[in-house]
Amino acid sequence: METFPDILWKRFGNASKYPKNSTEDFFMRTPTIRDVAQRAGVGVGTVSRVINGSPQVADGTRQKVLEAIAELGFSPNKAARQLSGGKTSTVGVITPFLTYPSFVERLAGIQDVLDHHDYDLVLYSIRHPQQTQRKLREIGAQVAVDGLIVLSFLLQTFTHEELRRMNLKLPLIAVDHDPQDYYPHIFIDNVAGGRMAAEYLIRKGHRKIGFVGHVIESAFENESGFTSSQRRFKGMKDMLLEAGLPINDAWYQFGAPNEYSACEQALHILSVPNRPTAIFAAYDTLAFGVQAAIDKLGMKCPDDVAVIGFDDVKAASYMRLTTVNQQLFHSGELGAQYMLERLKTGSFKPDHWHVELALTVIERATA
Amino acid sequence: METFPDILWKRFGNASKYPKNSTEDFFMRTPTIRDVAQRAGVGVGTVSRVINGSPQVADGTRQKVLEAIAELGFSPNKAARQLSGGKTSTVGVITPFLTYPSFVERLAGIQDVLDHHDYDLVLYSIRHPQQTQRKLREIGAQVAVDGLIVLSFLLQTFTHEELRRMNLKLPLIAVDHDPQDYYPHIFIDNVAGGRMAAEYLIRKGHRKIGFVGHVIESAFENESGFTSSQRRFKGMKDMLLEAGLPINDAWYQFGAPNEYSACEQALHILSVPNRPTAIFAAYDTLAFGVQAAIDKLGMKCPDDVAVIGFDDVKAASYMRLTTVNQQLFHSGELGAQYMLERLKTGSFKPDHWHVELALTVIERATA
DNA sequence: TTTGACAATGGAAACGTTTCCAGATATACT
DNA sequence: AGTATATCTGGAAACGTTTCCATTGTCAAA
Repeated sequence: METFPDILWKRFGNASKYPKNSTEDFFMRTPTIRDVAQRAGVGVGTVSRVINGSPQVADGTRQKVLEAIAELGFSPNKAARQLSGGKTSTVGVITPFLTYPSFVERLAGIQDVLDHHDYDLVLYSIRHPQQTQRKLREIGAQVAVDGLIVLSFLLQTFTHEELRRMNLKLPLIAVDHDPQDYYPHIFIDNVAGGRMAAEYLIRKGHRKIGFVGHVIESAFENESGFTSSQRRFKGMKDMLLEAGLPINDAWYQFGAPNEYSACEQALHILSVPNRPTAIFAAYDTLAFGVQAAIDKLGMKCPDDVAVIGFDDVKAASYMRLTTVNQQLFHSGELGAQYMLERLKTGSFKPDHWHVELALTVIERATA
Repeated sequence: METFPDILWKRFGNASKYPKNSTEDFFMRTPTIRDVAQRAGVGVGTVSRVINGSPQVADGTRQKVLEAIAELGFSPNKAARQLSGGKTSTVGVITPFLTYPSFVERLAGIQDVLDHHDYDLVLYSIRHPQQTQRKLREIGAQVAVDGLIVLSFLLQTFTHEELRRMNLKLPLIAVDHDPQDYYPHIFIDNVAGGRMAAEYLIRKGHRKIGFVGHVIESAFENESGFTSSQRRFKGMKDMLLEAGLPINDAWYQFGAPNEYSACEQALHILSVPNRPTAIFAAYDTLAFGVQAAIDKLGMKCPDDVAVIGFDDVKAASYMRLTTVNQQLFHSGELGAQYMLERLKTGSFKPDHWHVELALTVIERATA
């Protein structure tokens, strides 16, 4: 009971270490650059040059080689390529082990760009912050990727000095990362985003504004820098103070980053005697929970209580949620794009060192 | 303006092709197995044996080697390992380019298992079905992965014969795949799942049951085998017929696989004079859209119209959605687990050839 | 003491590329 | 014709492992 590929693998896979003699192997081996060279009647160097698009090849020769490649169905072996030339055509993405929709959308953006440039994507995940250093060291030492995109978490513990000690020879770019000078990064101004959300609600006539956010409890989340909820909260409060609007701690609740918890929190907020007329949720996912709470209390969303989210994940548009767009997919695209450019040119463009993405309030049905 | 790693990379990275002479390089190179051997005063073969856990090493020697490895911070080069031994410690996952939550949960399961076994995960995505063959061939030829997990789509076009022609030497396992005899696969009985959902609603006293599903429009979706929505619909209809309940085509709507579209469809269904009292949504995401529609019409979810979904994605529990659980995360875990076992033992266990996962109705607040 | 068996070890060859250098060929200029 | 220059090409060496074979050392049995 074996797959067909299995049988082939067991019988011929990784063999061919000995049968060097017979020119025409009865069993088809995976063709190598040598086979191509022989077939085209040229040297291996020439084939390599053709593969890599070197201009130093006569047109006629190139033709012959390309034909031989096509006939044999040759595709260069990645490992050999990497071992010899130091290039893997692979980019790593390292993330906390989370499945937030926002993470997925960013990843999709990265994948999309890499795919168009024939780069592969290796996904690393970090479960515990202590793993981070070891993992980075491993990745660096194995030379399995050409570059690394750090997605949605903060390398707080990795200072300049520590990386120097690690001797990590790997270009790094961070997507969704607080501004720091150690690596290029793509980021948003969460405080400003909080202000924008609050400002929008104020402009809509709201004077009592609540907040549902993410409480930072575990050491991991803390060290990983999941501070966006806090920043957004700060931005909102700043705005409220400036506008001279009331601050009431009973209107602000923090909990786990999921809809269910957000629903509970919203229920609390909406049960106080002097309840707010609008709620700002730190993430869209939390906003969905808030909507559920409003529903549960028999209230109407835009009229009794307005809701604004943050992120603009795909589901937000389906749910007609008013929210702050932060260009999730695009952030991934940019990260990948800059990384590829870095790999091609040898250095990051100064402009790509510190890239802030614009935020936009998207007005839909909930506020 | 360069990252610190950048500078190192440019100056020393991939160099060391020449400085063979001086025993003590001033600039630290990435240590190789030879460095370890020298430091431990043994041969390279011995170091290799230690790394790979061969019993053919004296304890004392092993100690020395391990120490040298630790001191130098040595980590074996993946490319070299692969080129020589044919093993990559990497498993590929190939999927249609989609970001459905169900896909992500399966992927998370895979990632989780691989991570625990020090395997890397390479993510391939297919945008057009025509790519599939080329992509598979590439993956096979590059020998960049030890095995391939085909996730959430059907290799309909790849018959036994075609794969034989491709000479694909790669163990394959499919997760969320219709039963076929060509590869091992993990699957669910979608028809039975549809029956279960319908049966549940009937048991709850419903006699008029609607359906919101996914219309198969594009060639890609068609060829990729996105037939689960149809199967679930068939199961439901079978059950209704058996129970002698009414069939009314106005109650069944099909559209794009997102909340928004599902909302529209549900609005249609609930606007007919003789509307159903319960709706079965082919996916949880669609169920969320149905709930939105109910809300919009000023109806109450469990009382006026009941809703049952399918998949039991994470969000379903937050949303208190009654649904059919299909063990998404677990399906990924199993796929990865079986693949690793295959890689270790050389063949898939007969029991793992054809694995059906149980379905369970999860009763929550919406039906 | 000799022999045989076996465990432990060192090191060469092989994996399939890229890159560099030297050589060959063609072209242009004296 | 002879020389210089530019273009093209072949092939060896190198990348860092694993694996196999040969060699050494050890111990038990004769």
